[in-house]
Amino acid sequence: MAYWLVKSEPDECGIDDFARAPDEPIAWDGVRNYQARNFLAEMDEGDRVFMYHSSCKLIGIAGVIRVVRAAYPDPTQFDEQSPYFDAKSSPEKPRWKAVDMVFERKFDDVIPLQRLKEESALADLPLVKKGARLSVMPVTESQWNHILSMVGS
DNA sequence: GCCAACGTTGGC
DNA sequence: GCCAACGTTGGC
Repeated sequence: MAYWLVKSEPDECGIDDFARAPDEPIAWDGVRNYQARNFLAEMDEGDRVFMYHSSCKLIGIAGVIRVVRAAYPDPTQFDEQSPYFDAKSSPEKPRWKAVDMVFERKFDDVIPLQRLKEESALADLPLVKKGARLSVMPVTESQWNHILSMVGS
């Protein structure tokens, strides 16, 4: 099992959207960055994923979700009505991937970005680096445990 | 293959 | 809404 972190604007799809229907998988689609896509492709069923809320009032890690379906071609890339439509992609040669996730846990309090930045144990996490725009990133086991230990503290 | 221009991300 | 940082595009 591996650990990851994904960013999302909670207005679009946040931890509450997962919590609302805990057994209902939600497709994590619309990723249009190659580095992020490559990480998506590495995800396996059962992997745990921190859910990070960006561009909102309470910026930080809001909970945990879990991968229930490994990477498959992102359907939105073929949908002309979708904002994620990509004319250069085709079903024969799909360019973008999606995974399905389900709710696992919502933290009582969001762990603020500011606090994450204070932790030297997390210095290598791409999230806290200046100008980091990567929306899907790996988290090491020790980083994972460290962040979990910050919950409720 | 370089690099300027452009669009997007995302904290503040 | 500002703007720095970054990825992508496209002309050459």
